[in-house]
Amino acid sequence: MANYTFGEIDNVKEGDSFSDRKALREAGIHLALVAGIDGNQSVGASSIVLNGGYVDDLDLGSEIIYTGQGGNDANTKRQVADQKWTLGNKALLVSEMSGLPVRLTRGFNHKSEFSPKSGYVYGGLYRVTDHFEEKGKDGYTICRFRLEKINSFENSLQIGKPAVPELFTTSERVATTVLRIIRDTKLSKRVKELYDYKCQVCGIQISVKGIKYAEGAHIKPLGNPHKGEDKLGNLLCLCPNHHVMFDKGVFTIHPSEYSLIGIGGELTFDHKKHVLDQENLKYHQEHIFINH
DNA sequence: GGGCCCGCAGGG
DNA sequence: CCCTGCGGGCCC
Repeated sequence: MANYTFGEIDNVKEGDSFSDRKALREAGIHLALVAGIDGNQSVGASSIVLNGGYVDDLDLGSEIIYTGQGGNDANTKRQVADQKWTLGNKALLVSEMSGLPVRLTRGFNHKSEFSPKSGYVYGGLYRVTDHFEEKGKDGYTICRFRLEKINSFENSLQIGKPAVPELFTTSERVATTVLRIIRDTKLSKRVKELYDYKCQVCGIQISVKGIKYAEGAHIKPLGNPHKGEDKLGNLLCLCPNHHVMFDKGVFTIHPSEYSLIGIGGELTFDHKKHVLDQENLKYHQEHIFINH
């Protein structure tokens, strides 16, 4: 059993170059010589390599949409089969749940403005913030992960410093076991008031001295690559637990019958004032709901 | 530059 | 023990 180290490695800093995978291994950054995901299903993933092995990869610098492993033809680098939520993909899921950082190394084979021309460059620490399923460019199901760079702001949250006030105007960063972004727009306030801050799944209302708390949950997620809209038909009023369960794909909502799939109970909602977008529900069922 | 195959390390 | 994986070198 290999001993995986999480976080920064002594004597290696962001931007350091390595000639090949063997050098990366010797530095202690990434142990596997071929596989792009280091780690296992019990401790999670400690490191990944982004090197053009999968055509659907997207590198935006501080945000990466990474393709999981499997179903890939070693010679053509194209998908020839569906991927599954096993092996390294499961390790990345474990990392998403634990919130432990994942080292990122970029290789010369991936073409982006952040990739090196030759060899491998250590790119710092990232957190797995999201996972979903997609049909890749080659027509097969791929497991995908959103990784977000851990910056000084997020590190400051880790040691309990208060968040920067101006960020509260559009979004509120909340440190939980897994870092999430809870947007508190006028719309999400509206959906909460519509249900009097009661969770549409379990009915619980969180209230302290009459001050109520609930979360506005987007059905089709905002941000890349989903690009869901911030509109009432794309929002639910949920308690924190059911918000996490919904976002992580534990349950979904039937696009036309509005029944709950994956957990018991039924969704309460105001058919007149709150028209749920069926396309977005379909999107959630196909891409986010993986508990099948 | 593309195809091919040998490789190792580690997980299951 | 077998299998797989975002290498890599060598051939053409």
